[in-house]
Amino acid sequence: MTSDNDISGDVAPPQVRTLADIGRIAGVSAGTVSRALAGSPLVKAKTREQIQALAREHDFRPNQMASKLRTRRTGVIGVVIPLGHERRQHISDPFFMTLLGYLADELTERGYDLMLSRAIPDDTPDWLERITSSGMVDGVIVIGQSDQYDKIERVAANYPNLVAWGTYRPGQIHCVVGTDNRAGGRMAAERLIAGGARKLVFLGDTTGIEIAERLDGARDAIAGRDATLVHLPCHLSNETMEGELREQLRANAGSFDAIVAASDLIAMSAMKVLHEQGMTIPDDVQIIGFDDLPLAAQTMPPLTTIRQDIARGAHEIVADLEASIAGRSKQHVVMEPILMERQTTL
Amino acid sequence: MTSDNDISGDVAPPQVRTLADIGRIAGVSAGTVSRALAGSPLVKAKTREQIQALAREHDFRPNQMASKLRTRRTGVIGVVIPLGHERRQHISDPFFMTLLGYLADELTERGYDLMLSRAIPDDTPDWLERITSSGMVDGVIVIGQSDQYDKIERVAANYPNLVAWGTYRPGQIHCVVGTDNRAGGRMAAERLIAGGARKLVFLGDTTGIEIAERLDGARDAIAGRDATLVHLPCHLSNETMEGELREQLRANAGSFDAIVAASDLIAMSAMKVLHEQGMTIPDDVQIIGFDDLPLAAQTMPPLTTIRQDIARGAHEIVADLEASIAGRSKQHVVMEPILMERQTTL
DNA sequence: TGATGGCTTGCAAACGTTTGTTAGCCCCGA
DNA sequence: TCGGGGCTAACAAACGTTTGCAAGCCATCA
Repeated sequence: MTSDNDISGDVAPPQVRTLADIGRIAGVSAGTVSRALAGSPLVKAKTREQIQALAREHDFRPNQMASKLRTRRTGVIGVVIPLGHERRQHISDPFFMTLLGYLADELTERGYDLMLSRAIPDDTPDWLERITSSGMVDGVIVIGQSDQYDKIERVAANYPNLVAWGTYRPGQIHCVVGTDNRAGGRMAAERLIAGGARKLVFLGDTTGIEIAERLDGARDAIAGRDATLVHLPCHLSNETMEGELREQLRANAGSFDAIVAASDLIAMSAMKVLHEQGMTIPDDVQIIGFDDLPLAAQTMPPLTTIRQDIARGAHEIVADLEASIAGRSKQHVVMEPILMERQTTL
Repeated sequence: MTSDNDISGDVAPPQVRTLADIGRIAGVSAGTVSRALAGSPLVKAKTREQIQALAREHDFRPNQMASKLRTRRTGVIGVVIPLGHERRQHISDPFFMTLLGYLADELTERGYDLMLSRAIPDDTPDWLERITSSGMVDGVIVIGQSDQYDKIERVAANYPNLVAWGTYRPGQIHCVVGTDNRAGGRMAAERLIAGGARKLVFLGDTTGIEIAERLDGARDAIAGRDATLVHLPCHLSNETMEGELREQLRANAGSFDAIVAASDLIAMSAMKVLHEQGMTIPDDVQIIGFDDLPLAAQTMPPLTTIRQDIARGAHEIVADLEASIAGRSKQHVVMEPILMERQTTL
């Protein structure tokens, strides 16, 4: 299973490692080399080109650490995913990954590097400060507030270059980009009721405030209508979710005719479990997801869901962050959720 | 849609920013503070604790840039995804993202930070050197060789701390961890033939060598048997894939009874398209995917696929890299693919 | 009493850039 | 002939740590 090709690691490193080395060869000072490589007009065009050619020839690139230290600008944005509740929630959660992908695109396009951290707040209370005040990043993006809302607030009070993905609460300090989760939850429940459902179930763990607001929204929709809503907690991590769901749905079989899922992933698992239990979707049970991940369109039947515009979210986050770094003001962005009608509703 | 809460960015930064600042308060030198915070036994226990308390109180953390420059160790691993062929392939490709997630877990557990880059080799020929010789990372992980095999070989010749995910070719220089793609392709085709299929189709673009080897494997399986294999190219990116597939499969309708898909994602799209076109899976057409992404088990019917052990792959990659950084020898890892029997085969 | 040695701590030299200031040089005009 | 100004390039001071070396202090021992 494992090849036995050992690979030796002995290679002579090239001799020219610093600006001074190049300078020595070219017969100029390190400072001049620095300017030449930066394309400064202060150095004569001819020597500039000579130096650049020399650097290319020796495959030389200035040490970024030294450069960053000197300029006090790193060109790096920290992206951190706090796994507050849901210790088991893997960083490879599809929603995070999708957002991360878009962020990577946005950031690289603007010349930033992206430093990814996974934080377990319960183990390391200073998970956020560790990133903001390490001198390693120009700004920080927090993906998901989880149960760390207060922590983020506190840090943001002293550290301006921070933008979070999540839910907006009036008066909050930290800049946030996200969807109106409450409106999304309401929209989902209303759609199910419009489809004839009366006994709704909400599937999801509400420790993270985003999810809690979706549940609140669903409750808003129920209020004053001839319908009921039961909340069945269920973890978000892939491994444990399906078993839990099977349990929950079996125990409550027959007592519900529609599901509001806190995420597309939960919706997909629920669909699978219901199918196993012999239910038809949407005839026996209607279901609506949340997120509109690319794979929501691929399920059978295709999943009706509440769409978050992740691509735009990533764009707004980076735009806000860049503004903040440049010293300009930034603003919260609360996006309206959109109902994607597919075939799991009547 | 957008709230108008402008957020001002004016905050007085704390006054204590350097070791020397702390030292001034504590009445010791910067050097001592450095040792104290590092927990060095060289400084008296009492002063050490005083200094640590002081640092905590002022919320001070040593500047990482300076530290890294001085120690010549960054604690950062670069992870780069070359999008060589497939310009349109988004970094949010589920396979990359899944591997990336596991890598993030492995790396953070071992105390490394992860710097993510997306590279478009066609635009920036020095995409890899830019990372290896920037002084910013202790090592580099390349996710997928794409069509950049030679480039990686060349760089690896001078830069030992590099590990790639991909295919192993006898005699290659750069350390690689991956699945035996050819065996996987063969396995898939053999399984389909065993299920009664005779007219196979391979779906996928073979510019990346990993995919090319899967196709070779499938051809191996055909050879000498009463079966045929047609290769239908199809891009890997989500947006364009489905349309292409619809086209391809319609044009060839009836002329095949089984599909070897180059990835689970392609398999899922194919299933959807076939369903639209009124085919039943697996009765009319059998299909086997590749990767065994978490969502392969969620399709309807659940997808038979060739499993790559991504979690183990991430583990091996990081282990190899760590060995290399420590100056120890590393070795290629070629994992055997595993056939995951589900319900898209007979 | 003086030397020895173990603890602590300070000193100062790196790490490799960037960049403000200074200095040489040459050409031009008065 | 001389002064001034425009180009170039060198000098040197940061950026904030880490760490080898030296030095001070105190106690112990001969």
